[in-house]
Amino acid sequence: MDKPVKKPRTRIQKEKRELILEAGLEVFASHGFRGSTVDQIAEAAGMSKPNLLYYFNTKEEIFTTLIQRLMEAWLAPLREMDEAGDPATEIRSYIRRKIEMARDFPRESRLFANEILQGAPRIHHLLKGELKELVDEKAAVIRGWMRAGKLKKSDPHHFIFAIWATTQHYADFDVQVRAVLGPDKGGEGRFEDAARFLEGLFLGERLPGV
Amino acid sequence: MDKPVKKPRTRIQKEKRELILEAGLEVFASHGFRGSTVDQIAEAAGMSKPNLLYYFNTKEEIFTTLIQRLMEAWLAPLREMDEAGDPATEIRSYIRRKIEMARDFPRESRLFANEILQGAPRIHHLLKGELKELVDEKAAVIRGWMRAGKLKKSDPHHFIFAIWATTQHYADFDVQVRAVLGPDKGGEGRFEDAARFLEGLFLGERLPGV
DNA sequence: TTAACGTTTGTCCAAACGGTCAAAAAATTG
DNA sequence: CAATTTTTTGACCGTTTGGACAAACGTTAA
Repeated sequence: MDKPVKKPRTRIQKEKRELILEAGLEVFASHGFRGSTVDQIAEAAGMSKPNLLYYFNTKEEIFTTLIQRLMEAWLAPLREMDEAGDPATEIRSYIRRKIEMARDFPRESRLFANEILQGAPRIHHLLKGELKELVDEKAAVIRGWMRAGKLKKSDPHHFIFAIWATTQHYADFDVQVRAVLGPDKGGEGRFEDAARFLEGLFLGERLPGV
Repeated sequence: MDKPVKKPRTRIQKEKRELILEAGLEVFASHGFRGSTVDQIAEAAGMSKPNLLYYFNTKEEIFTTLIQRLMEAWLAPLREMDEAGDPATEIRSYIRRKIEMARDFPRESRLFANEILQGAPRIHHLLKGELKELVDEKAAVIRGWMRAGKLKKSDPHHFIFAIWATTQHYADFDVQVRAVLGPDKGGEGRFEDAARFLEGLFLGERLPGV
C-alpha cells in the first residue's frame, strides 16, 4: 500500500514543494544523490525533516522530480534550432544559449552531470528515447546544412557532442576553470570569453593556406 | 595519536594495496566517494573490511591515494606537448592521447570528474598550483604557435579547455554518448570517429569563402 | 621449539541515515 | 464560535555506515 505521490493541492503545498526542490537542487548538485541527506535538504529549505517528508514521500522522489523538470529545460535550446534559419546564426545562438545556461544554471548542469556520471540509472530510458530522437532529428538538419556547403562537413552527432561538452564544461568543471584561469582571467568575464572562443572554434574560418 | 599512514614494507603489502586501489577505483568511479562503502571496496578486492582497513587506515586514504596518482597520469599528455615540435602534429597527438585515455581509462576520468564536480575539496590546491602552472606554460607555447601563424589565433587557455572537455566527454558521459549514437554507431568505433572529428575541429581548415 | 612479526577475521560500537507516527499547532471552513 | 482539515514537530525505529579491537592465524628465523 504505497502512499500516493503528492500532487500539490493547496497554495502552501505548491510553495513548500518549490522551496524543497530549490533546496534539493542546491544540495544534490554539490554532493550528488548518495552524498546528500534529507536533513541537509530540510535545513536548506528551512524546515524539519518530517515536515519535508510530508511534502515528498522519499528522498528519491525529490531527486526524480528535479531531474524530470531539468531534462525539459536542458533540451529546449536544441529544440529551438531551426532548419529554416541561417545555419551559422542557428549554431551561434545555440552555443550562446548553452553558455548562458552554464553561467546561469550551473547547479542544474552539475546535477545532470552527476547523474550521467553514475551511469544515469534514473534517466537511462530518457536518453535512449526522447534525447536520441531529438538529437537524430537535429543531426539530420545539420547534415543538410553541411551537404548544402553552409557548414564544414563533419559528423553531426559528434558536432553536437562537442558543443555540449565544451559549453557544459564551464558549469561542471567551474572550480577547475577558475583555478587555472586565476583571479584576473577567471572573473565574471570568463563566460563571455568562452562564448567568443567557441563561436570561433565551431564557426570561424581558418587561416588560408595553413 | 594518529595512526601513521601506511607505507608498503613487505611484498604482500605492496600487492594488497594495489589490489585495494584497483577495487577502489572501480567502486569510487561508479558511485562517487560518498556513494561507495568500505564493504563494497573490500568485497571487490576479495577481502574482509577489517583486513582492508589494515592496509589503509580510512576510506578517505584510499581515495586520496588514488586521486594523487591520477593527477600525474592525467597531466602527462599535456606535459609531453613539445614547443619544438610541429604545432599541428603536437596538437593532433595530444588529442589522440587524450581520446585514448578516455577509451582505456574511463574509470580514472570519471573519478576525476566526480571530484571536480563536487568542488574538488581534496585537490583544490593542486588545481591552483601544479595544474595552473603547467597550463599557463603550455598556453604560452600555443600562443607562440598562433603568433607564428601556425595555428588560428584564439585564446590558448580556452583552447586547452575545449580539448579537455571534448575528449573527456567520451569517458564521463559515455552512457549518454552510447544511448544517443545507438547500437550501430555507438560501438567500439565511436572513439575512432571522435578522434577524427576532433582533429578536424581543432586543426582542420574550413571551406574557403564561407 | 619458541619468540617475534605480519596478516586476517568475528565481533562490536557509536554515529548517521531514511523514514514513521502520534500528537500538537495552525489554518480553513461551516 | 466550533468542527474539520492541513501543517508541523519531537520522539522514535531499523538499518547502514566507518572504524576499532582483540584474538586467531600464518610465517619466518634464532
